[in-house]
Amino acid sequence: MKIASWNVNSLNVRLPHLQQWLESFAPAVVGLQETKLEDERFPDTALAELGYRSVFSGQKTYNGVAILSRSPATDVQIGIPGFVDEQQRVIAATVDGVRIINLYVVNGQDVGTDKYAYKLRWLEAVHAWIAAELQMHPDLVVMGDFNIAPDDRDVHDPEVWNDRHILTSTAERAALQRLLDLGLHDAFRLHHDDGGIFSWWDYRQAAFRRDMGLRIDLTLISDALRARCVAAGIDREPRTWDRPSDHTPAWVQLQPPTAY
DNA sequence: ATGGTTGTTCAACAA
Repeated sequence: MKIASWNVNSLNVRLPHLQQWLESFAPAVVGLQETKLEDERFPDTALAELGYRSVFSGQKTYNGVAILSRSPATDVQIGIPGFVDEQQRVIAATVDGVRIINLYVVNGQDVGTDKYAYKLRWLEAVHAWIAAELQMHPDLVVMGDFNIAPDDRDVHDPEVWNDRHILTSTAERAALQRLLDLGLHDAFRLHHDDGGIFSWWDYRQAAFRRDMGLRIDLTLISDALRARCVAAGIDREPRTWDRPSDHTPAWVQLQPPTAY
């Protein structure tokens, strides 16, 4: 089964791209971020016509997350338990026995701002929650727009994207490392050692044409899923389409569980 | 980057 994450930057605008991509890529599960849609406007009927069920948590203008799946999604959790937050950035569900956590991590604007402090607080809350989720669900995938590039291989220019810059700062990378230390693995890095493979390119300065990108869309898998993970990658193609999202899908492929 | 582009909403914010 292929499991993917895609920040669509407005599902209203990107629905045709999503439909085309679901038909060609055929993931079993996809987590969406930045749907920017109130729940009443979520296009669940159009997606059902392609064979996908939807669970979602959205709001007007900003944020918004969803999980689409071919099999039913159960035990749906919206938001981080015990963390009061009006921003709709988190949805989790169990699909085909795999616990799926879909995150739209806070961007943080700039190091030292209030939004940066919120990002770090939010990541602390996510850390505590995921620690508990791992106890209950050994087969765990944490996917999403992390708004953190793990290391220098994941940025086009490490001089610009340095330890004092948003998305690459020391505290952000330390927060990501603390998540990994719970027993999670950056699935992409289990299958690729090379740098220069990105998932996001700024709309400005013709960044995509010049391949000035970052890899900030990640899929973390638990220790227990590691043996089942046979491939991982980033599908650049939707970024080449007309009027694209600034992000492109990141994915992993899991083998079925071994039967005894 | 006092920059540049896109989305939501319609002037300003977020990314």
